[in-house]
Amino acid sequence: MNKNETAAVISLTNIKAACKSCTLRELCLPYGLREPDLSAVDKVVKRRHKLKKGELLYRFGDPLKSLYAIRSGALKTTSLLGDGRAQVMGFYLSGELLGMDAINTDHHPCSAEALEASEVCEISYSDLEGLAQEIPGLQHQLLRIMSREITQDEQLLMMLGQMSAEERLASCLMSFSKRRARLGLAESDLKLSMSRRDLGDYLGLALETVSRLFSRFQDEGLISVQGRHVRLHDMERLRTIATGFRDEQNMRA
Amino acid sequence: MNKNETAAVISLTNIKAACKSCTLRELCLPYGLREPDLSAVDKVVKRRHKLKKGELLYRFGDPLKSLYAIRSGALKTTSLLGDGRAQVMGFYLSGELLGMDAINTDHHPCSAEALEASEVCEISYSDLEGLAQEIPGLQHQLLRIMSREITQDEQLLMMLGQMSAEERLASCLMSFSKRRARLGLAESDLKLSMSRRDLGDYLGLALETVSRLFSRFQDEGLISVQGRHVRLHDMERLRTIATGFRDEQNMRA
DNA sequence: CGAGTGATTGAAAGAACTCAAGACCGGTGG
DNA sequence: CCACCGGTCTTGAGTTCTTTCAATCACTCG
Repeated sequence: MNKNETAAVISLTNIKAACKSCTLRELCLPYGLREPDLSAVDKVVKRRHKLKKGELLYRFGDPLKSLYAIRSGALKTTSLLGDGRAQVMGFYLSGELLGMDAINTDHHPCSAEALEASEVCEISYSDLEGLAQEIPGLQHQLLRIMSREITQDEQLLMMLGQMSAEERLASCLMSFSKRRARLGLAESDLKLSMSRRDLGDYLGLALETVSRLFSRFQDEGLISVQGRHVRLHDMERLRTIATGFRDEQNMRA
Repeated sequence: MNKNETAAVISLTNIKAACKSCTLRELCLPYGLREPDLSAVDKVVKRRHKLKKGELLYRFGDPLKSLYAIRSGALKTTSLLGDGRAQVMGFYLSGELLGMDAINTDHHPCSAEALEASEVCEISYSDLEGLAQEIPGLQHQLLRIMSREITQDEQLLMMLGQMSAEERLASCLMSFSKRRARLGLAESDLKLSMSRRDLGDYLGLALETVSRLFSRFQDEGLISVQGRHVRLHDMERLRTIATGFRDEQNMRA
């Protein structure tokens, strides 16, 4: 084991995160920032946390202390109904920011759980707000990221409110594909980190329905499925389904 | 007609809005601000617009120029699917802020339409961002309002993803009730400004289902309905339904 | 190798939708 | 002032999509 590898091992436990040297920088909060602002942002990033699969980053009702940027892995945020029904509010991948829904009330309205071994950067919210006050580019990016969160929720609203089960899954797959492309990964080759139940709780469907849809899509040659590994074969047709063209004729508008 | 009334008539057409003298100030963007910040906010508020029922404030794809604060009336924001299916993303009432979902891409992902004669204050977004840079209290409030938008979307997600039609309508009624209370109005006496179709497009239900539910709730003594005028008789039971207790036993969690 | 979790598949049930017919309501014009 | 009109709302009947319940299969990990 050489010196670098040793350093890497140590870094995983508790090192101060450094946006400066982070490959996800341009996808994340410091997007567009240059020195010395970059170093300033580094100062409000407390440290990295490693999460095991199934571990909670925060839970419903916790006071807001920090936002979290995902360095690697994947998380879901979930909210519960009185009798235990769960809605997955979102899946979060590398370069994405988590916890903004807590700013309003200073308490997290969701729980956040790691879907696989993950690493997150903890960003003190009060420090961040202070720094955004001084760095226009940071304020701008924070507002944009929050706005993106809103539009993502709105896309999910469209799925849950108007789309058939088939359309929901197609949309979901296309969304995962796009986000992988954003990270520079193969867009037609998905390794899902969530269970069928999670997917169902996200799409507002029973897990059995999700499973059946995977099978149906496979039978129709749209995708191939091996457990959580999904290959997209016909992105064009998936996109058409996801866009919600039920028939070409009889449009309402 | 005395001098004041004349002034009032003129003011309705095009007067510069004035947060200072607005009764909704504490529910709106300038919440918590004092002079001289209040006057500074007034400067980025361009002017008031009057909207007739059915008029569009902006439409899908329009470039983001301004956010809008509602002074009176009510609006809905809607997004369309390929074949014309519509999802109502939100209903907006007095004191609420509209258009934040456009910040991410600089284009509105929804259309906004007045449900009744309404008045809105136009707030130049670039000016607002600049001012938020200088006034910490304003930045804070803007972030809080955007976070509130996220949590509201998340509540709707829970409704659309997990709740039965009955639970959705109960939630919706309770939400309207709370927002009326926030404005200091009678919380058990709703005058809906949207059609059954709008409500259905919001709740992800057919308009006939919404209508049937109103009837059923009325039969059960929960509410009384006369067209768009709804009286809530049993808020306690409505709240229970809205919280999602299907049965008291067999909880999943 | 058995236990346990997660995924698939089938059959039956149910919630909400679609289609369709009328009722209601407010506005307009004779 | 009343009849008529268009839009909105209500109600019914039958259908469809998704769920629920249940059984089986696959995989992983002590």
